[in-house]
Amino acid sequence: MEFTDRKRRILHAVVQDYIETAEPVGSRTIARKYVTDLSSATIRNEMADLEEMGYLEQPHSSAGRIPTVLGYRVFVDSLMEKYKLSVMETIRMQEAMSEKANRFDKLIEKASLAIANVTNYATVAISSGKKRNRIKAVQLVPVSEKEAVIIIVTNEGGVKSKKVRLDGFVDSGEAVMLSAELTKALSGRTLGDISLETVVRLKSENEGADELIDKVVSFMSETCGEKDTREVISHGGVNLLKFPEYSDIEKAKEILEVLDNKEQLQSMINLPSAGNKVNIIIGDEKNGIKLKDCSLVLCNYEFNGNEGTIGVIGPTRMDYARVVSALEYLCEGMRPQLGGGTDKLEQREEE
Amino acid sequence: MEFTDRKRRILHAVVQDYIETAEPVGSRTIARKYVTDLSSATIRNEMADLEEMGYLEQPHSSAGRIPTVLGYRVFVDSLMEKYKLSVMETIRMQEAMSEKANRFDKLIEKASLAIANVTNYATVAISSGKKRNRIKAVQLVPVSEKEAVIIIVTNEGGVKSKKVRLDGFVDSGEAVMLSAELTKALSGRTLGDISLETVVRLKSENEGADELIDKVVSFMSETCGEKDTREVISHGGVNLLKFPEYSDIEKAKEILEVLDNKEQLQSMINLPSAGNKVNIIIGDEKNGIKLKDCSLVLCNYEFNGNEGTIGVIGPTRMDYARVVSALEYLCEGMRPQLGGGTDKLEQREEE
DNA sequence: TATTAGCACTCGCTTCATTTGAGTGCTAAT
DNA sequence: ATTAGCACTCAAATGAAGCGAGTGCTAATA
Repeated sequence: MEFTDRKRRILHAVVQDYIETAEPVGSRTIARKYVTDLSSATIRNEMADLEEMGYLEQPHSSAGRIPTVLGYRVFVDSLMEKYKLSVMETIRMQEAMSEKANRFDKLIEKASLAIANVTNYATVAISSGKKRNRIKAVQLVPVSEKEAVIIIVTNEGGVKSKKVRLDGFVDSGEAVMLSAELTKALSGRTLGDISLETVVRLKSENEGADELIDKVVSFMSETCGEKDTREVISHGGVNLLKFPEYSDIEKAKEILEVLDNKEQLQSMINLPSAGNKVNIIIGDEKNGIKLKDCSLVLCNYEFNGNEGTIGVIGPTRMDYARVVSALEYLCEGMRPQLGGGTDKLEQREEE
Repeated sequence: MEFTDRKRRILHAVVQDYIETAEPVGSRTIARKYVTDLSSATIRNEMADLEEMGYLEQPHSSAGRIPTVLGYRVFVDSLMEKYKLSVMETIRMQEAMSEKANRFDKLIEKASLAIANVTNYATVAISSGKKRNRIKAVQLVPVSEKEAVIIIVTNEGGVKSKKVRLDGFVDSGEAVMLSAELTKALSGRTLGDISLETVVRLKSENEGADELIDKVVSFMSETCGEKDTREVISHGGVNLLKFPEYSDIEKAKEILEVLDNKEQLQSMINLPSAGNKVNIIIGDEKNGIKLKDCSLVLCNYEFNGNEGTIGVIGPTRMDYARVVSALEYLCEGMRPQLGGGTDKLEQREEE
C-alpha cells in the first residue's frame, strides 16, 4: 500500500493530537481540527489503512487510534516541524546557566535542572570527563604537626587535593623545597605515567621524605584511576507524575525507580554517541532497558574540555519538537559563553 | 481520666499494629494479637477512652482506630522499645560507608543513600559546614600565558581553588614570590576579615601584581560569602511509593515535589538542632511546611570539622524504632572511622 | 472511481442500587 | 469490673443499566 501524502497528513494529525491530549484520536476529531477538506468517513478508511501499515493501533475496537512506535518514528524523522523556542523559554535557560558554576559537575547539574524545568519532563545527564590532563605543578602545604595537604595543578588549571596524615614531621621550608622538586620532576607528565625510576630517584634525592613521596604518588594514581568518574544525575522525575500515563502508581514507580538507579540510567544512555546531533530513542526500540512507553532524547555536549550527554526522558507521547529545540539550544550554547562574560570560562573547583 | 498501664499497653498495641498494617485496628485484633488477657469488649471500652483522651481516632464510625499525632508522640517518647539493628543492616551501612569518600559532600551523599536503602524511606541531608577556617597558605600557579590558578589552603586542610584569566603576564618566579608574600600577609586570618589596609599594603609592596591581588581578594570574599553553601540532597523518594498512603498519585506528587525542592527541604530541616540526639517530628506538629501525614526523624552528625543534619522522611506510620537506630548507628559511627583504617580521616577535595 | 452519508454494532465508563462484613456502642448477664 | 450478645453504621465490593464515542460496512452521490 502506498504512503500517500494524504496518509502522511493524517498520521501527522493523529500523532500531534495524541501528544496533546493523551486520548485515542478518532476520525471525527481529525476531520474537524486537522484535515477539514475530508469527511470523517474518508479519514476512517485512511486510518484503517494506516493501522494495517503499522503506524497506528487501537487500544480496543471501539476507540480512536494511537500511534505505534513505528508511527512515532516516522513522525520524528520526517513529519514533525521544528519548534521555535519562546523568548520565555530561552530566558529561563539562560538564567539557570548564567549563575557562576563552580565545578564542571555543578554546571551540568544546572543544565540538567534547567532542561527539566523548561521541558517539564525528566532529565538525565552524564559527564564523561575525558581527563587527559598533564601535571603543571605539585604543592605541599603542612597544616599541622602531622598533617599536610597535597595539591596537584594540571595543565587545564584543574586542581586536585588531599589531606594526608604523616608519621614524620614536615616543616614549611622542607615543604617548599619538596614542592619545587616534585614540580620539576613531574611537571608535564600525565597523572598515570610516573615511572618507578622517577620515584626511586626522587626518594634518593630527598632523604627523609619517602613517606610523603609515596603518598603523593599513590594519590596521583588514585586520582588517575578515576578517569571514569562518570557522574550520573537526574532531575525532574516528579514532572512525569502529571502525565496521565503515570497516574497508575505502579507505572510511576517503575520509571521513577529507573531514574533513581545510576547503573540503569547509565546503561540506558551509553548506547549511542552519534556526533553532536540530537538522538531520539522511542519506546523499547530494541536497546532493551525497561523504558517501555518512554522516549529518550539525547544530546552530547562539550564544555571546557569535558564532555558528556544530557537527555530528556518522558512518555512516548512527549513533545519531541520542543524537547529537541531546548536541548539543541542548551548544548550548542555551551561552547560559547552562555550568558556571562569572560568569567564563564574560569573553571573552579573547591571543597 | 487516668492513663493507666492497661491503656498504655493498648495504645502501644494500636500504634504497633497500625505501623505494620496501615489498616485501622479494631478491638478484636488487639484482643487476639496483643492483649490476650482481655476480651475485645473491654478493649473496646478502653479504646473509647483513649479516643476521648486524644490518643486515637476513627476514620469513620464503623472502623477501627488509628493513632493521632498525640498518640504517636507518646509512643515515640515513652512507649516504643529500642530496635536492635540486624547484622545485615549494619553490614549494609558499613559497606556503603567504607568506600573511599573523596569530598565531604560525597561522604554525606553516601550516608544519605545508605540510610535510604536500609530504612526504605526517603532521606534528606544537609551539610552546613561551619567554615570558620583560617588561611594557612596561598599559592599561585600559572598554567598558561594568561591564566593562573589561585589556591587557598585553610587551617583544617581544606583547599579552595579557582582558575583566573589575567591581562598581564605572570611567570613562575613571580608567582612563587607572590605566593610567599600572600601567605605571609594573610596566613592566620579568616577568609572574610582581610582589611583594606592589608590589600593596599600588599599592592604597594608588589608592584605590577595589582590585578592578581585583586583577584585573590575577591575570590576570598566570594568563597567566604558561601558560608551557607548548605548543600541539600535527598534520596529514596521512590521508596515512599510502596506505602499505601501514597498510592494516591496526588499524595505521592505532593511529597515528591517537596523532596525535589531544595528550599522547602531546607526550611523543613532547619528548625531544630537539639544537640546530637535524634529528633522526631511528627505529622504537622506546628512547624508548618506541608509535611502533613509525614514524619521526620533528624540527627546531627559531625565529621572532620564539618557538620550537618541527616533525616528520614516517611509516613507518620513509619517504623520509628528502626529508623532511630539506623540514624544513631550511622551518625555516631561517623566520628570514629566507620569501616576503614586511618585513611578514613583524610579529607580530600577535587574537581 | 473516489467520496460521503447513514446506520448497526462494539465496548469502555459512569451511575446507581444492593450486598457484604468489619467494627462499634450499648445493655444485660456474670 | 468484665464480658457476651446484639443492633447499628458505613466503606468497599459487586453488578446491572445506560451512555456515548468511535468504528466498519453498505449504499447513495458527484
